[in-house]
Amino acid sequence: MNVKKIKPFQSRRERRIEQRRQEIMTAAAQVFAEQGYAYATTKEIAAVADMAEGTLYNYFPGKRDILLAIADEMQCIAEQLFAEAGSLENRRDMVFLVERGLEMFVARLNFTRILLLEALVDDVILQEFVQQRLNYIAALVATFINERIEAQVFREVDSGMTTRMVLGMVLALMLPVLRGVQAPPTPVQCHDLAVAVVDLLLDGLRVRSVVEDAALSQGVSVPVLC
Amino acid sequence: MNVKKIKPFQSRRERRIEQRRQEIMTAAAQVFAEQGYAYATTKEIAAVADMAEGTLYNYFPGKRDILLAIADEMQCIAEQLFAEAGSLENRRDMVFLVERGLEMFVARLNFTRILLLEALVDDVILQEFVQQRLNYIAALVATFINERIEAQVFREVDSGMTTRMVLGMVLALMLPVLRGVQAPPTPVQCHDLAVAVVDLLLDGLRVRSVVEDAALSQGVSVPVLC
Amino acid sequence: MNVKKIKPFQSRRERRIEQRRQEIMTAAAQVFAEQGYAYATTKEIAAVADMAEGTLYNYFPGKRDILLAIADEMQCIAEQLFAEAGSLENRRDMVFLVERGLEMFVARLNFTRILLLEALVDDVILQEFVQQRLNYIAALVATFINERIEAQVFREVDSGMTTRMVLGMVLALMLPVLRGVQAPPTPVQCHDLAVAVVDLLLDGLRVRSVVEDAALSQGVSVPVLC
Amino acid sequence: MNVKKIKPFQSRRERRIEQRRQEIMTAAAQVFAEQGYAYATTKEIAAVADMAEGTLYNYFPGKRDILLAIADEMQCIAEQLFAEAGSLENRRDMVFLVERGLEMFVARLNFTRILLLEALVDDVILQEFVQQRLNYIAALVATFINERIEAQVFREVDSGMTTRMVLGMVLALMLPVLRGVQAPPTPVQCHDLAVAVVDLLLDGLRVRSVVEDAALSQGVSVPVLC
DNA sequence: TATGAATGAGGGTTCATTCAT
DNA sequence: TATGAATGAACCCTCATTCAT
Repeated sequence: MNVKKIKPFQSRRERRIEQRRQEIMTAAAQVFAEQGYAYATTKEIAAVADMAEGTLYNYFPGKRDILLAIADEMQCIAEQLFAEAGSLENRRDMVFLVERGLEMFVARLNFTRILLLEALVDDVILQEFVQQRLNYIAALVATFINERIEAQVFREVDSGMTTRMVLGMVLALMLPVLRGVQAPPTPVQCHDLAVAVVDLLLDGLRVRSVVEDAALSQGVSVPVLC
Repeated sequence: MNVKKIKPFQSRRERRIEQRRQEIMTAAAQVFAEQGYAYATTKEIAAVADMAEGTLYNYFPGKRDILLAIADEMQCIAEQLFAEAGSLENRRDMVFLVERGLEMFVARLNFTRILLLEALVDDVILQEFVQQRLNYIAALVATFINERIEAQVFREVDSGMTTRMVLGMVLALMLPVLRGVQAPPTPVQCHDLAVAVVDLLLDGLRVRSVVEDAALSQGVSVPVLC
Repeated sequence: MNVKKIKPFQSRRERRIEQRRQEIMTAAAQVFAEQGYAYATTKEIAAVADMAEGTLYNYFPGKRDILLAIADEMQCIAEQLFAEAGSLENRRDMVFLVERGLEMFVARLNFTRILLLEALVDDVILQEFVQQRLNYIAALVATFINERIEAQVFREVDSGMTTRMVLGMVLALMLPVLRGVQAPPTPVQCHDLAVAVVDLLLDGLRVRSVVEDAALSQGVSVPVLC
Repeated sequence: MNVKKIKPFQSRRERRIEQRRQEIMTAAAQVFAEQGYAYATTKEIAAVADMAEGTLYNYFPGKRDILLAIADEMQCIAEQLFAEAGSLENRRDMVFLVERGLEMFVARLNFTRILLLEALVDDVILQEFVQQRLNYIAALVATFINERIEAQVFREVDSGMTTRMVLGMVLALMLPVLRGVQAPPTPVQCHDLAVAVVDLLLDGLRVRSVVEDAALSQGVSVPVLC
């Protein structure tokens, strides 16, 4: 009984604190995304969050911890994505995973941007947050590819390298958005992008023709083409 | 006559100056690459260049200008690459372009790294240097793709988007190297990577089979697969 | 009548307030003693006093005023000491005064420590509190010495300087305790210390001649002396 | 030859650096002594040293290191004192040691003050600098006392406690000077103070019996004694 | 031209104090 | 009255840039 009365009270306070932390993280994400972590000042973060500089330190031990909190937050979101993504059984799964990934990008544009940006400079961010998640996706994709290679549905390619290239395709599509020189894609565009990625991945650019194909499957290089 | 005597003298002096600038740029590139431009200090650049801090300012107006000079330098190198690359007529041209691109990456790892890193944060770097060059390559690739689409050798894809994905593939392959968590590829590896990229791009992952291919060329989706 | 009813009410309230002030002062004394006034934070004082930071300010105008209140408190205690000490008529009085002084030190270790510490830095503390009391003791001791010099019981010494040396002896004995590197003396040890001080003061280190010594060793007070 | 030319050059530079460090230490000592280490600001130290705030950091890693450097400096000076002091064989040695100690106090008033002040709050200062030196002096004095107790020249006192009281006497004499409420003693006064301390220590306050006194008053050293 | 000490604006952070609840 | 989040001045320190030598 007592507990019940106290709990909502604590919970309200905790909710207030969590909300404030979110405000700060959002403001910080904006500033970090605009100027990069190194050049972002706590003064400006506070200004964007519409609070005094000192207030930041009631919620985070320091500037760096705001960055890490943002990374942590993304962690959770990414995990949800994977949970939904399932086991990548077929083309539709692939499209779905890519589509959701893109949507996540878009939904948390600033957060994603910071993470990628800082991962390029900051070892902790790279290893503890970005690498971890990329490895997860990479494993997912690699398994998918390897299974199909064994089933002779896919050509014999280096699955690790290919995986990286797939991720690179997606990244490349989002780079201008991340960089702020292109508007984020609408959900419909996300779907189209996902389809384009998966199709390119599966079939390449070339038109399939009977002759070539027969030749290819025998491992013979076709002189006509390129 | 007079001119001839003076010119080599001036020229020697100018060569000395140019050499000094190169020393500084190399040292700066190393420090920038290791720590990121923002965290790099002029003190450390000077130390790596084995000169006094003040001397830097005899050759560059400021820290930022060293970065811009590095970007400029890359500009020239990239232009040489394109000049060699020719007009992307066939598969071999594509492999060659990618291969030379990778080699360039490797040869000037620090320079490339800084450029990409800072382009993500610095608008001038992005627009004046990186964007420019990427646009050039993109145009090259897009033309190549469009020509083949018209010739019905390639499927009808969005050439702009595809171009970006191609560049993303290459970038993804080099990211771990750029980030310093993977050794740079040897020339042989560069070639293999280039082949892998081009093949994936042209043919995708799927094994070609007579039936599918026939179906595909008719734009019919094959139910069996995926 | 009205007054009588109101007074105890007010008095109870005032007692509550006084009690709260004491709690705060005790907590503050502990924190001040551990870290020094300058390094002590109101946050920690509040934590030790088991109340919110803001509550402190309902009882004291500011951090510094807590320090001054502590000093004031010591004032009162010291006055009690002097009242009991009487007029320093003989050796026993001296021992008694020193002993009680030591006991006071020990009883209010934190308070004493803070006062001495801050008196070394803070002019107000020095002049308004510490100096005042030291002057009082000094006067007491000096009078005692001067009387005996006139009676030719003591050698002709500079009574001011000697007084200071006496106080220094006591201080030196307590410094390690104040500094927290030695356990505070038990009451018995306080007595022994007091005896040691007084004896050294009266007789110095050198062995006395037979006659005097005989008298002293029998515990007989030499009537002429003291 | 080369070395010879270089050495004076290095030496000049090093001398310049050392001089600058001394300037900073002197300025810092003044500010520390006036306000206490905790309240002293680097801004004010720089102002007193008549240089920019940043310049301090060309010579010391941080504020605290200036304090430690001051402590180190005193270490050296103290060692010289002990070297001169010899082995404390007799009364004259004692007077000499005390006198030189007082002179050292006076010569480096600010330095001494800071050391004592901070030793009361700062564990490193206490243990690494002050304690060390006090232990040395204490050992010297204790040995002196113990030897004489064995020779039955001194009464049987607790040598440790007595030592501390002796040091306390000296400290007490200097406290007002340290605190800045009394002018530092002249060399002559230093001598007189030293004599007073030693005499009080040896003979206490009480008038001696005729025999001893006769000897003493003639300035004849009683051979057995000291 | 090369040097490196000097500079000082601006950074992240702390903490005594205020004030709405 | 009790609370503790909000405040912002002031702290220590960094570092790109300047300038006397």
